[in-house]
Amino acid sequence: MIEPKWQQTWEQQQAFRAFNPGDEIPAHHPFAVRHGADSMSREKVAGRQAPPKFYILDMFPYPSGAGLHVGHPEGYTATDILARYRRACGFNVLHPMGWDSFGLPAEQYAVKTGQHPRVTTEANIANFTRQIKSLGFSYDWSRELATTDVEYFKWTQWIFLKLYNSWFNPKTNSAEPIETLEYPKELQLVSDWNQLVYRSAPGEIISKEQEDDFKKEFQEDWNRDREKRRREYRDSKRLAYVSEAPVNWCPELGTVLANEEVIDGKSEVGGFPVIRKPMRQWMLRITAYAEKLLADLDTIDWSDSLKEMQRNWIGRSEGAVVRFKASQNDVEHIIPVFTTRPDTLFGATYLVLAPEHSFVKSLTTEAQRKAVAAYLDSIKAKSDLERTELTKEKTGVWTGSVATNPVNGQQIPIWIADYVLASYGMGAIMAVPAHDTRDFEFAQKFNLPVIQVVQPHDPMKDWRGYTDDGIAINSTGPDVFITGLFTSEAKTKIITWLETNGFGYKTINYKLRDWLFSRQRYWGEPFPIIWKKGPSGQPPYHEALPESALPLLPPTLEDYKPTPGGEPPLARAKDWLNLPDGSIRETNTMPQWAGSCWYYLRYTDAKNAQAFVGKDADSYWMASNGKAAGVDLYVGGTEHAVLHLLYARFWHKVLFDLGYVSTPEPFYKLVNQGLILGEDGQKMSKSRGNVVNPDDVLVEYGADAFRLYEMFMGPLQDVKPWNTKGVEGVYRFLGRVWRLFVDEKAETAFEQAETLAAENAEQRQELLDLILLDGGVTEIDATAAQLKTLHACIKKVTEDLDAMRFNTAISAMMVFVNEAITWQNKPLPVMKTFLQLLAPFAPHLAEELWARLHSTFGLRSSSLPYAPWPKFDPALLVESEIEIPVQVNGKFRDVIKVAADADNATIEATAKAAEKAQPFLAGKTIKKVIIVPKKMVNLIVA
RNA sequence: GCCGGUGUGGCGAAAUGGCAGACGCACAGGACUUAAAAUCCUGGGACCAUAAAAAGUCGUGUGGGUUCGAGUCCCACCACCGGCACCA
Repeated sequence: MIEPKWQQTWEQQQAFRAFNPGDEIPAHHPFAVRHGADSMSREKVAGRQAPPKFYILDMFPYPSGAGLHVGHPEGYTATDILARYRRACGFNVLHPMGWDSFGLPAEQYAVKTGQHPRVTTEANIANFTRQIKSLGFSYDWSRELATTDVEYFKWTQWIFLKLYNSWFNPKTNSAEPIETLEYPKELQLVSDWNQLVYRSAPGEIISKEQEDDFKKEFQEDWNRDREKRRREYRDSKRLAYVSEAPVNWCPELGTVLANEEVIDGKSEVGGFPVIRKPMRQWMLRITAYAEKLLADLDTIDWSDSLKEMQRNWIGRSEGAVVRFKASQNDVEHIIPVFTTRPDTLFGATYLVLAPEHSFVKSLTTEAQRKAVAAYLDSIKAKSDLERTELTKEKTGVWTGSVATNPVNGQQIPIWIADYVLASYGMGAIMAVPAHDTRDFEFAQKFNLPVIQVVQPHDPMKDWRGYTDDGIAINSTGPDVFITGLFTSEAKTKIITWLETNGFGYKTINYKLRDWLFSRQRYWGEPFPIIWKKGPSGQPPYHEALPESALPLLPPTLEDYKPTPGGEPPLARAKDWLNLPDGSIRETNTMPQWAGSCWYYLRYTDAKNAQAFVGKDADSYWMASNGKAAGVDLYVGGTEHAVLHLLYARFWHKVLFDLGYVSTPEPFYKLVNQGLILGEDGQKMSKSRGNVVNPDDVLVEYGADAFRLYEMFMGPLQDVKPWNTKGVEGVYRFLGRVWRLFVDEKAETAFEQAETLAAENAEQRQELLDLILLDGGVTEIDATAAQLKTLHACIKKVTEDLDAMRFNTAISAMMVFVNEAITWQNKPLPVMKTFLQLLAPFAPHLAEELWARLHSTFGLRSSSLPYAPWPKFDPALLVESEIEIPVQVNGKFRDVIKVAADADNATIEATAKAAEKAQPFLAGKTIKKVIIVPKKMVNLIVA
């Protein structure tokens, strides 16, 4: 009953509204009372007298129809506790919430029922809002946003235009507007046509006008052709570009998926089969940022495992490209291969092309044509799942042709095998079976030669399949030799030789692929792109809409299915699709990740109609605060380790390069909360029937108990099972806190009265007045022991909050309560301070008791959320007499009591006299005494 | 296979290299009650011993090591969880 009351109070006061630089703060607002009504004036913010900011962010949820599950509030509770704690410490806290509301379920529901996804989405958001608000989180709801808001996705589209209109300049190592793109010489426009040399035929005399006409015509011709080639060149450099590559097509979902969304050949969502299919798609050039995304991981405070996941995903590997020559049908082919082990070049006994390699056809000899065709057919028949099957046998076929190994001129066969991936490196490899596991397996199966070129450091080790570093052997050719060199030296030497002789070069390769950014869906942001008809006989080309055309709204549809022709649903809206000038709109939409790539920026300036985020707001909230910049704390699940978190970093870096944001990284500190399992220790799922619904827990135990339990279960990052009995435990604790303050007899009277008047909420409210404070709570001075108990608790809670150890902070408060409940007299200041400690965890109960303390003692009411966080006084914690363990030969035997400032001699003497240690000292000589001041004594006897 | 993480009572867990198991759950015994719920008090790693205790021995996945002293540091191994996976 007290929970809705305080939730309403907070809402009416707008207690948790965060103020931006320059915002006018109402004088009565608790933030103004604490910091001054002009504390966020531009002058103070610029001069840094403003309260320091703290930006604490949750990963916003997808508002599903199923509602909140107990996993959501885990992270939300943690961030809320810290937000309240930081607020009490004097920070200007930004703690927002919103909705990642584009997404497939609403669309699938629309396909089935014809209900517009927006309707479903809004209903789900309303339900999520109700659930989240009932937990008493201190969000600034004035900044709430949804990715499906027109005013939001307008700016998502705007950012896409920025990506489209930018390129990555390798010279400056950053994104730049497309206008700065330098064209190759042959594509440069002729702007001053007087520079053109007009050559008249010998003896021909033409007028100045004629000459000008000729020049102009010539220039237009020149430029017309170039305009098209320049456009193609430009389009090939954009950060958002169109590609015709094979993609992951999921027939069941009717859309393509990013590599990241495909797991074991099945869709991440729903687990439907995915096939490879060439399609025209929008891509984002995230690979241009591979190096920065990798390097800047070192500047941010994320867990090692998470950083490692991103590093693995980016997959940087240093190596070399080696060019092999192969002649076939009098056509010279140069086959570049990528290798991380150029030092093993002498051991290359064959080459392998991926089945999709462009040379497959031209390098296949007549004699092998049938065998190769059969092999390619057999691969096509395989599903992606089978192709990635780990245990499967290596397969392949000889093309019939051979290549020349540049280091020794040896002729080595060229094979085709599907263990080589078309999409990595050069799509071809040099096989060194002696020192590569896969090549070794393949060579064994097809009886290809194996030549040792690396000697393991341990001579007993078998060199066959040895893939580690060693010493090069058998590596001497006519022009170059590396025999006897360590692997690292051998690499350097061979690369130098390759480079000077044009046989290759040093390079870096990444596993990271460009981001497939288009989806064949309805419920996503439409691309602000149109397709123009090319001049007759030429293909259409794309053009961006101007910023003034934003937001580009999706059309309303009757039917949300793809067209019968397999076009995305947007193609059904003919009058939306076709523009008057004959061009047509792009019918793909953006993936769900788009909206979540920048929402944390929008929160800082959610209502800005002029820009996606204002400069002041961005530089204030994302500022460094003396450490690396960005969101101060970001909490969410591990499932976004490589998707959302990599994409968002990428967008942020582009926006940074283009000068739209002030920091190179979006999230400074990131913490993953651990999964909550069902009571049976299994993952919660409907089919197991072990799902815990927060609403039920709330009805039974209330928000405070729910919050407290979620934090008390164990460390935030750990995976841990739910246990309803545990909720009862913290519920009992809250009951003890209540009884610490409240007179039990009055409470009993209240409960009886409440039962009678249960139906009438107003009467119940009045009945609350029957509850009286416990008579033991008085305005007397605290005893030293009481202060010690309190300050030990302040110390522990404060330190634990700083380190996000919520479980032990709660246990410290339990210790305090267990002690305090035995007190006859409960000094008011001690009790008030304890409520401040409790407030971030159980805000409703704390507010209620806080208010009662204030009214009972006639104190001026003050805002609990903005009451300054208590400081502990170390002096109060000092013990005059301490207990020290006594060990004999390292084994614990007894405890002695000595004065805290006792010198070593006293400690030694007392220890030697320790009663329980005597049996172990009798008849022995003490050889050595180790004393660690205030810690322990160890007596070493012979 | 590679990378990261975690192994402590019946359970969730706690312990700057210094008394292992704080705090909580479950359990057992007791108080209050006609009774129950709620609440309060007490107990509790294992073994050995005992009428009961004291004392003692062992104990933080396994085996070694460093140290006066190791749950904590080092080496090797095992198990579980998460990620990646024919990435040359």
